[in-house]
Amino acid sequence: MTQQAERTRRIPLSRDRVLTAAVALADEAGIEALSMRRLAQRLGVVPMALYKHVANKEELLDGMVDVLVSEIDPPVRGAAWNDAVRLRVLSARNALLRHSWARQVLESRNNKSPAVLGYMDSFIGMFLAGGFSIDLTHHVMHALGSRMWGFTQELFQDSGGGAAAGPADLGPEARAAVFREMAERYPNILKVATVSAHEDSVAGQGCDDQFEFEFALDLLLAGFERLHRQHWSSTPAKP
Amino acid sequence: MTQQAERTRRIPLSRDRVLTAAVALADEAGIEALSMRRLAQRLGVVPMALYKHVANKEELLDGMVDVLVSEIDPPVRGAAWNDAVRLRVLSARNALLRHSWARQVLESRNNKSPAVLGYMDSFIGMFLAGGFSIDLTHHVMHALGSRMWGFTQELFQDSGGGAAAGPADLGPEARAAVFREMAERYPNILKVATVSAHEDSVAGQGCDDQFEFEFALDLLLAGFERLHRQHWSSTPAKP
DNA sequence: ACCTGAACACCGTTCAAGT
DNA sequence: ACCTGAACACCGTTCAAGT
Repeated sequence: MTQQAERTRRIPLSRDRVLTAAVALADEAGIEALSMRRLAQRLGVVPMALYKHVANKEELLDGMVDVLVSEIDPPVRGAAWNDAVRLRVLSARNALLRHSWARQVLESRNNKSPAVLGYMDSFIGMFLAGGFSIDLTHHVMHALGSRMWGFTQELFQDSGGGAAAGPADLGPEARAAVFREMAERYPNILKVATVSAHEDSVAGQGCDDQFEFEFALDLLLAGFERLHRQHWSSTPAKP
Repeated sequence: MTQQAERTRRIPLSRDRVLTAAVALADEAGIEALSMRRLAQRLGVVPMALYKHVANKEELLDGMVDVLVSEIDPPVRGAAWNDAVRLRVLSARNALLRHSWARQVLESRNNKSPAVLGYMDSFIGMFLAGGFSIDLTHHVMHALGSRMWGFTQELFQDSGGGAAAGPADLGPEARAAVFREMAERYPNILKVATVSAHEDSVAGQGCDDQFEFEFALDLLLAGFERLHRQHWSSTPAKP
């Protein structure tokens, strides 16, 4: 027992061990619970010990993104560019869905680590291999934006806590009142919400995020293809 | 002097005054500098006084979003849906560009305030007024995602601090070394970066964010239009 | 040379004591 | 009834003192 505890403590801290523990902690307890102090405690070391392996918390978060990137499948070889891009994005999405903190952390990052640059580079490579001009590839990457990572800023997301849609723990008459209020103030939202929920309740099932994600992705991919076929260029043609 | 200071202190704190001050503080000092304590200090009150007008910091941030929404122009009347949507998004973008904290705060919000719901409702209304089916409108809103607010997660953004592109304060020989290193490790990124910078430097001008934003927006709008003309539906046709 | 306890300068928020 | 000082339970990070 004491021996085991000692052995655990013996394993020298490494950047890898720190990052893996940080990912695990964020996975389990949420990103808001990830603090240098808690992480140190989890690793059985004093907080300061972490600063041997990451310069500060920012670098810790960058490192967590690297872990994430390592979980994304490499591009499929020999596929058409559309398929290659599509599969890769969906693979990234899978990795992201495994880590609830990923979206928020990716959004907050500014500096790109080598791993992130590597991912972007190989991503760009898929378009170039498909015959896209560098110019079009450039704008196409911008258009994809964070969709490259497999997520979009979800508008209707009621993720997060449990008290999402508000009228969850209300009586039926109170719910009806909320419903009437909504119908009056936000008639358009209500139309959309009810048609997608197949129920006369605003707090209905919500949306199929995966469907929505692929809907927008495919819309963009179709647009890219069209521009590509037309030999679109951002600068006036000059042969 | 003392009289003036006293008068300033006399103005009773209100939710409006708190939110306006919070926006101003975040505008000037950055969102990371916005703390309840600093805000209180700026208003000449004790921190606790703020909690009379906002329940907690989350609600303060929600309120700041409301201020932002109030700065977005209402939809143009009598225009075609494409123009109406386009102008509205660009108006939102202008409001956003005036507040450097807006993107990050919007991204972090989960609960929708009445002001946000109102904006979404009127936004949805533009598509419905254009003859879009509720079904298509629903998915179209998802596809737009945060673009509704006038922003995208910028991939190549080197905004933020000053030490952006890395080799900014290096000598020319060191820069060349970084360049060769980049060329070897990230050949595709380099191609895109150099073609868009018109210079053999990775730390070149960067991208025209406004162009990129409109490029993707117009691509999506064109896709929406096509689906609309085809009477696209997410469920199998059943007349 | 390495490690770490204590300390610093902050947070958001609670709560009981003051007017 | 209102307001607020002090306190609580945290942060990330520094730094000098210990081994």
